[in-house]
Amino acid sequence: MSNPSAATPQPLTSEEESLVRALGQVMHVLPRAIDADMVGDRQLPLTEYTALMNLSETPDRRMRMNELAALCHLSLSGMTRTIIRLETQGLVRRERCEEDARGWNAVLTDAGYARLQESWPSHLAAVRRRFLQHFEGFDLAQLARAFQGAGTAEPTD
Amino acid sequence: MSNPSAATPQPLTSEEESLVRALGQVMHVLPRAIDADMVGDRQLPLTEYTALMNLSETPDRRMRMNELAALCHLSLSGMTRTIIRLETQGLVRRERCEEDARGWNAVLTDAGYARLQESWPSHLAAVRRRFLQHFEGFDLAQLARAFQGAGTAEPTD
DNA sequence: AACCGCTGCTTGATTGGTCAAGCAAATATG
DNA sequence: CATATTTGCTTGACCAATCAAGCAGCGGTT
Repeated sequence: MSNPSAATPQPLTSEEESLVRALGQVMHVLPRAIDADMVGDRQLPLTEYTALMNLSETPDRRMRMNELAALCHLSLSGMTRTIIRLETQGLVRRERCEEDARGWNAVLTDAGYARLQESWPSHLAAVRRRFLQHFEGFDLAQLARAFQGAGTAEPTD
Repeated sequence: MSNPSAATPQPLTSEEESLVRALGQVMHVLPRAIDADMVGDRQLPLTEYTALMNLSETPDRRMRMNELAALCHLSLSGMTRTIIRLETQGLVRRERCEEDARGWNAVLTDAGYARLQESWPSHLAAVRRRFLQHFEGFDLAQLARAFQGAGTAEPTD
């Protein structure tokens, strides 16, 4: 990368090529498709769903903005805005953090929990149909590891 | 999906779960990472790169907006805006379509072609390092087919 | 105990995309 | 052949994300 003058690198094989193209397509299409399924079905966009989901998996249904943002793969400001949206719907409430007065906790309300319960069948179905279904013959654990690597890879040069 | 009252569907296995989580991460992280690599190196965001790429693969380096949008997985208006950006950089020119006076062709200029030549090593390296590298043991053709399915799946219910 | 830099979060400006409405050319219809 | 409908693309309004700047509270230094 830092040596773009390396004139003509080895091009992709045709298999690599079609994999890359297919991935490009999936990255564009899948989130919108799942989103559409969910919005159509239960009025909960994927980002908001993910936030609620992560909150619900915590013992006391609350989390610092920081941590939640990381789990949702969102910038901190993006998270702030998502939580505001959820707050105005009454699905989440914000409470100052006890041990650090700068911090906030996003807290899942009962309404939020109920909403999540309502939504997750939709989400589950969408994920299965749009994604998992297509990987039936595969070693899922191996696949998951590969994806994790791709997601976390740091520049190696 | 259309029966959300189907109370408690079968939850995901833990393998499915981690695959889905990993995918979520990849979908967020990968495009930005590749984009960052390219912008850092050669100032060409991924969307614009993809447009130039598709134009270059055409015999006379031109294409209707319609078709180009589909290949770039972009809405028609999104495509219009991308082409405008490229046009102001002189990398693409627009010409009225001969056989249909409503239509436009996006035409890759020589500058555009040169720019693409400059950029593709970056792009190639980014794709390899961020993605392909992590799927070394896999049957790439099979994987590509699965992804294509996921990208094109229509609601089945 | 007064300061200084760091941290946690929000806010403002910008970006890159979407959908819906608009316009002009093409095509189908009475 | 006049008019209605459809098509191809652009434009306007909007939206959700980003980054950069701001602000308040924390903690270490002296």
